[in-house]
Amino acid sequence: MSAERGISATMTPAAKTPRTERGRKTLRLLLDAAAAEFGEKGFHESSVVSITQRAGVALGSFYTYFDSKDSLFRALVQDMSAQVRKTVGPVMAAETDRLEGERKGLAQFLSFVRRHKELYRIIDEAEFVDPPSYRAHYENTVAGYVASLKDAADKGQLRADVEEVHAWAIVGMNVFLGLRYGVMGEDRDVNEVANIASDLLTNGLKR
Amino acid sequence: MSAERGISATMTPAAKTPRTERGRKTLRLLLDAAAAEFGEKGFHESSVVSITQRAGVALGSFYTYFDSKDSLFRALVQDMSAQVRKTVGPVMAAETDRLEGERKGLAQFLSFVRRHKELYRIIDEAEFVDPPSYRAHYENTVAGYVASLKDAADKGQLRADVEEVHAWAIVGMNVFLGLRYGVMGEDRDVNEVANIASDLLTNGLKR
DNA sequence: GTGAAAGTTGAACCATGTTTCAACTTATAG
DNA sequence: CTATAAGTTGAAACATGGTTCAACTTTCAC
Repeated sequence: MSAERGISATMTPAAKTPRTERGRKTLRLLLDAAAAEFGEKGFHESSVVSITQRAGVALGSFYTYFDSKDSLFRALVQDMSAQVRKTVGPVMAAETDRLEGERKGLAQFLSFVRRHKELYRIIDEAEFVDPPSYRAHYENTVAGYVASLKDAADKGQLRADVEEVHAWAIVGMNVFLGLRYGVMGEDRDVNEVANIASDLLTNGLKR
Repeated sequence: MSAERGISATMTPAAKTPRTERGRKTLRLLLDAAAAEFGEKGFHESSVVSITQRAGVALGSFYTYFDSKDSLFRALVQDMSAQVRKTVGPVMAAETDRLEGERKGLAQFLSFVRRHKELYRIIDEAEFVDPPSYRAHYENTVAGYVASLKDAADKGQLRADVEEVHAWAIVGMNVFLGLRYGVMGEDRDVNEVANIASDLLTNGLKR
C-alpha cells in the first residue's frame, strides 16, 4: 500500500512542512503508514502509537509533523479526494461522448478502488470523523457531474432535463459499485461491471 | 426522536430481557436515548455516561441490559435494518408494476429517512463499528432486490438481463439520494426526487 | 405481610491512548 | 570546523471513558 503519493499540492500544511530531506522522508513514512492503518482498522482502532510503529519512527516524531491524530486524518482525506479526481477525471474528459466517458470513468474508478481500498475507506469514514471534508468531497464530485452532464445535454448527447438529482443518483451508484466490486470482493471483471452499469444508465430498466 | 419502536422480534436478546414492567420501560429509555445520541454524535463521540444521562437512569443500569456499548450498537443496527425493510418493503410490494413500485418505494424511503435520520446514520456507521452487520444489511437488501427484479423481468415488466450489478447500482442510488435529500437537507420535495430518480431508472439518460 | 428476585445506583477501578517535553543526534550554512 | 537549526526519541503526564460491584430500593408471588 505504500503509494508513490507524495505531499500533493492540495494538501494544506496542517502538516508542519519538513525542511530537510530526512524530514520529508519521515513525513512520507508516516502518511503511508497512516493510510494503511486507517484503511485496515479504521480511524478509532488505529492509534498514533501503532502508526508510528508501522512507520518505524518514534512516537514523538508524529507531533513534529501533525498537530493531532485528527489533523492527520483530515490531510489524508483531502489528499485522497484530490487523487480520485485526478485519476478518474481525465479518463472521463478524454471521451467526446459523455455516456462512453461515464463507462470508461467507472471502469477506471473501480480499478483505482481495488488498488487503493484504504483510501476508499478513509473517505467513507470521514462521514463520521470529519463531516465537513466528507460533504466537501461529494459536493465537489456532484458539482463536477452536474456541469459535465449539462454540457453533454447542450450537445444533444443526452436528455435535456439533467440536474442535481441525477448527479447524486449516479455518484451513489458508482460509490456502491466501488464498495461491492472494488472493496468487498473482486469476483467480477471491472469492465463487465462498468458495461452493465453504463448500459443501465444509458437505457434504463424498461424492456 | 423517541420512537414508538419497542423491542422488536428481530432483536437478538443481546439485551438481557427485562422481567418486569419497570425493566421494560428502562430498556426502552436506553434504546431511544442511544439511538438519538448515536445519530447526533456518532458511535465514538457518544459515551455510555451520556446515554444514561439522556435516558435519565444511572450509569450502572446500562449493564443490566447490555453487555457492552458494542452490543447495544449491534442491537440497534439489526433493529433498524428490520425497520427499514418493514417500512419500505410492503409499499413496494403492493404495486403490481415493478417500476411504479420502485418509485413509490423510494418516496417512502426518503420520508422514512427524514423522520429517522439517527437510524440512517447508525447503519452507515456500522461499516466501521460492526462490519458484519453492515454487510448483512446490504446483502439482504440486494438479495431482495435481485429476486424482485428477476420476478418482474419474468413478467415482462423490464429487461430480461437484470442481475446483481443492477441491484447494487439501484441500492447505491437510493442510499445516496437518502443521504442528500433525507439527511443533509430537505430542500426538495420527496415525490419530486422519487419521480426524477424513477424516470432515470426507467428510461436512462439518453435522449 | 414477607422474602426472594429484579432492578437501581454511582463511586471506584481499570485500560487505553493522546499529547508533552527535555535530553539527545543529525544536518547544514557560513 | 563549528554553531545553530532541524529532527528524533520514549518516558511520563494527562484525559477519557468503559466496566464492575456491593449496598440499596422496588416489585411481586405466595
